Amino acid sequence: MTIKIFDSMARDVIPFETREEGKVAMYCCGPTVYNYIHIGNARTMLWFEFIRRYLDFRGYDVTYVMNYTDVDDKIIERAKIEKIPPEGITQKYTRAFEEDLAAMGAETPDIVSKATDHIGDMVAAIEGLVDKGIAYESDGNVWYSVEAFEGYGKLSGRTLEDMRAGERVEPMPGKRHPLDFSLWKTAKDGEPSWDSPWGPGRPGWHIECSVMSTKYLGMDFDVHGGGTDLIFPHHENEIAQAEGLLGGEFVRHWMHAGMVQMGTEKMSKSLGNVVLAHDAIETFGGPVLRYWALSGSYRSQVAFSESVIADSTAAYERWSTFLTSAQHSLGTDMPEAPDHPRRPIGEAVPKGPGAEFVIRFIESMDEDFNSAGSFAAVHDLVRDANRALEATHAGDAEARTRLIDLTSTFLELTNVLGFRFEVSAGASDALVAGLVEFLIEMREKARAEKAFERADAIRDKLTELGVVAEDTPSGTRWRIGAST
RNA sequence: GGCGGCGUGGCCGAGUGGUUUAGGCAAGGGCCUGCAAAGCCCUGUACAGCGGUUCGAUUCCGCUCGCCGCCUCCA
Repeated sequence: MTIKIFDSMARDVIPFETREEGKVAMYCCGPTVYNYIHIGNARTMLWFEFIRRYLDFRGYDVTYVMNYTDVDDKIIERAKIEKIPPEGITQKYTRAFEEDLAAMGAETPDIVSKATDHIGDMVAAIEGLVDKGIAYESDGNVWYSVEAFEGYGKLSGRTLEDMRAGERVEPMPGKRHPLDFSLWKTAKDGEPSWDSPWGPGRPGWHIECSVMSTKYLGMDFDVHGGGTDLIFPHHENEIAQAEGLLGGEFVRHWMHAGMVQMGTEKMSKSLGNVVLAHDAIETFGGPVLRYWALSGSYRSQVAFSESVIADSTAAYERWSTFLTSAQHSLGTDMPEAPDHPRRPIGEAVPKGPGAEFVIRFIESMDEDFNSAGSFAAVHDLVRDANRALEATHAGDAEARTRLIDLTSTFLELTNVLGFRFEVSAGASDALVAGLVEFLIEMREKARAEKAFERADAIRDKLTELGVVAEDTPSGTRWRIGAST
């Protein structure tokens, strides 16, 4: 078994071949920290973190780098609006980003690099490009000369002539070619700036990713990710910079995530049709958003709408409900959730209870991270486990063993997907749990006495408070409802 | 105009050259239950249109129609 991957440069699904056997070096373009991210940004971030997680599951030793763009025109604008210094803006939104991603179950990359910590590296890179005649200075600005890089356009599949035909912007003064892009911007009064051979200024956007990715991962690293909207010009420019300066190949596999659609339009900050991840987490909860983001192919455009989120909520609840039911039934035999389980490539095919689901999960994910098939495998596993649960209630001891095994597999696979369920009944607060259990006891007593009116009154009140009480042959189980 | 992608049953969404069910949500019927909830069982017979290749195409090729992304900051 090997992993296949849709490579944007190859425009095809091709075998995943890493620079170094067993190791993966990957980079993903992170946020510009001038505002809360929206759920389109979030989806891409969640996906690359998930890919990282999956590669780890398959036995790779992964180094994952993500950047923070903390120097940018938009940050300067935002600082004016919020009337705080640019550093205040970047600190505030960097933190918000980290909290939001964590709420959706994403782990921090191995290396998180900030542009402002690498200004010196960028200046050196720009100097190198100027020395090689690939970049030129003009009035304190430094431009990259696209005509000086032979491969320009190879990622986005276009030629300089193609792009000139579709030109829509006025050429900037000082540029030799309209598509030449900024490496260094001269500072205006009051703007954040750093010294450079061309005077005080700040780096252009694209250079940071070339510099930081190669600094930490070297050239020819394995995976570079981002949204499809970054293919041109950002990633094209990254290639031009890195390969122009260092020679050789920049990246082995380019991966791009599809855009989130609001109605018929792409969600984007400039269109203003955004749903902030911060708000969506508040409304729907992190795990549901994670389910929504990861349950479909990363390459597809995906809608964000009430109905689609309702589907994700229901599907996710099916999983969490199963787990509380299993917990209720198994008690102390409940398996523990594994932490970063591994099923390395080349290891023996899984055997035993639940193995068929693991195999389906892996086969699907190995094929360009086809999560839809893997989610389906987990759903089928849950059906099987629910059957075992019923049989367990009927006193079938073998079914109970099977339930334990399937629950264990469920926890393994959902851990790879990055879900962490509350395996307790759902109340983290012992006092709340105690009170609920007391009420459940009262209700059980009422039911035993066939005082159904009183029993129903208790259940109604619990429901009102967001506690779902369900009667089973082995007693009443309860959970905090996910949709409150 | 250039480059790229998509069009699957009520909705979302995988997949495959043919004899086996993607999966989820919603719907209908049933089982279980004091009632309920959850769960389980059963049901729906889908692949934009038109041609072509083929013994056979939803799955390959061409065309048409429709939708979307990139070509400008953008995940």
